[in-house]
Amino acid sequence: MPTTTNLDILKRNGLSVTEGRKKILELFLDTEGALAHADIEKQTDAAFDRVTVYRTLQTFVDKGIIHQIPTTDNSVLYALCKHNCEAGHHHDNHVHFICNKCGKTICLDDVTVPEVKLPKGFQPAQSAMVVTGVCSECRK
Amino acid sequence: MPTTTNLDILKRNGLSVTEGRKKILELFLDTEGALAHADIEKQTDAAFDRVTVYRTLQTFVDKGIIHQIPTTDNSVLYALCKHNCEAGHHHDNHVHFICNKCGKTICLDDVTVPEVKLPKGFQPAQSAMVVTGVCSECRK
DNA sequence: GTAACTGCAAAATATTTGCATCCTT
DNA sequence: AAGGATGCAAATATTTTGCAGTTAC
Repeated sequence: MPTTTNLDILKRNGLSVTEGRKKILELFLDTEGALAHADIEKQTDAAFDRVTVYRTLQTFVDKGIIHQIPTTDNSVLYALCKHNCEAGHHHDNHVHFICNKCGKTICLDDVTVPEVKLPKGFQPAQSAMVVTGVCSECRK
Repeated sequence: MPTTTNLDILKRNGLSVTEGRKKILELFLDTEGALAHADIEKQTDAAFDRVTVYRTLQTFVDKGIIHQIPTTDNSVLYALCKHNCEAGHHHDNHVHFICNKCGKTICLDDVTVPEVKLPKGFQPAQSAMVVTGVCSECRK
């Protein structure tokens, strides 16, 4: 299948194509793991205003291009949505893995979050799962 | 079994018993759901310095008295560890539920996080799971 | 009495908002 | 040309650190 480019993604979502959006999206496409706001600033050499990065990330989340990954510290991690997510109705139902050694967060796209039986009365809408441990790279 | 009091918990963990620690721990014991730093400030009428609250929460986490709950926004939620957690070696392996209506985060202590099969090479240490939806109270 | 805890001040960080300008379509 | 995106300045909010005074044991 043809490779999806950052341009494709922007156009498909009806977003104007700008330098910042292209670069940031490219970063996500080139990164296996997840990215934090700070990572993006660093890896783009602060070529874009801090505020622009915030707004770009928010736009991408709204459009369902990227999703936020739950963390226990007060950070926000973002990763590409690989499986046809739509704006509003989001399916990031894969497991996230955070490596204690290299610190990377990896989307395990092929591992789906299992269903759990909830107590009476609870109606689930979405599930997220984060596993910490040692990733395959760091175990070598 | 006898009720565990905030005093018991503090003593058992070798912490000095102070007003702040007693009050904050009491809050957790009285709350079904999870609490954020801001909640604690509000519900104690800012009787304690903001900094003290930060430090108290950190201490409790270090001792394994409370645990942090993963969230996708940049907030940190804390909840009591009900099942004998120990400092360092932590078991908060139950599912957390965040209600979209009332906003409460509830620890489903009886729902354990299921095991998942990870790709080759990944070694898990700990898992967390968060389910969003509508809680039993709000559905009534 | 001593070690530990707290409050205050201040620094460091992170996030949001308004507005004028520039770029994409 | 028009609407949207960006950068800058500044307002807010959040978290951390140092230190002196106070409290628990």
